[in-house]
Amino acid sequence: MSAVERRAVEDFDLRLTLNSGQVFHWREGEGMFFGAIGDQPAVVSQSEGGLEIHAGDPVKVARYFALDHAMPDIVATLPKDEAMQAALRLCRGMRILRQPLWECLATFITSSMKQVAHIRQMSFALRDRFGEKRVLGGMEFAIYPSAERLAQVSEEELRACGLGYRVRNLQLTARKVAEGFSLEGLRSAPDEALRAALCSLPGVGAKVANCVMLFAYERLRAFPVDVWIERVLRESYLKRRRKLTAGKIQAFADGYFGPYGGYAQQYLFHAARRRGRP
DNA sequence: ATACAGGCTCGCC
DNA sequence: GGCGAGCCTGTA
Repeated sequence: MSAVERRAVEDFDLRLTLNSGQVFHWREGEGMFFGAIGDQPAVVSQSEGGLEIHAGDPVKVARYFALDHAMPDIVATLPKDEAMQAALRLCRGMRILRQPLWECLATFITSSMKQVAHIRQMSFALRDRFGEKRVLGGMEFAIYPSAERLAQVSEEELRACGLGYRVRNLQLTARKVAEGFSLEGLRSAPDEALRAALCSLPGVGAKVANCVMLFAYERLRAFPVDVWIERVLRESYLKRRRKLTAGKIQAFADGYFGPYGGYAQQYLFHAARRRGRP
């Protein structure tokens, strides 16, 4: 591998970021993280004052890890309530990534009703069996298979990756994307139009759409409501309210947490997971 | 063992 | 337009 590139960054925690449930294919070993950003292998590590890039295009790596996010400004916009502040203390340095569109979408389609360990397993299975391979420094890196590739894979082969009922959704969405549904073309769409377009894809509902908006489309306001977050909101914010439908919970979150609601969501989510199931 | 996972969709009311 | 059930499969 070539010379190490260093990037000085405040408020950056690599491990926390990669283990926060945004992304599912990085492996840790000997103090480094091995993965891929789109179709390029990347090897990175934490340093005292920032990020060390051992392999990969530094510009793309910096973009992926959102080193440009102005964390003090973002944090300043978050609500000052107790639950939020407690979560903040646990999450200093966690960033919202900028992931490639297709792999983020596909991965979250497979994530429904699954724990992180199994989402990882499915992600690796798909990469290993159907993804292109890159060799770097004697190591092989598996790229997430393209929509075009997955559109051609048989149902049986996908089922063998442990996807269960998600096979149909992944396959149908891969076909739509392969046949011209343009994920890139949606980059400039307003939030509501983007959300509606994503939700038109099989296996994509409000939660998955919001994850893709947040983790890939840079929509930092997007607030995915899953079972963990719903629990947090009910217990810490909506205690006395009755008849809370999904729509009302979402509306509260969208209004209350502001322009960086996605950061609020990730922090509350991580704090809740660390506490464990009630 | 057996309940339950960072949901989506459909059918019912 | 809200509610509940079923969906595959690995883990705890």
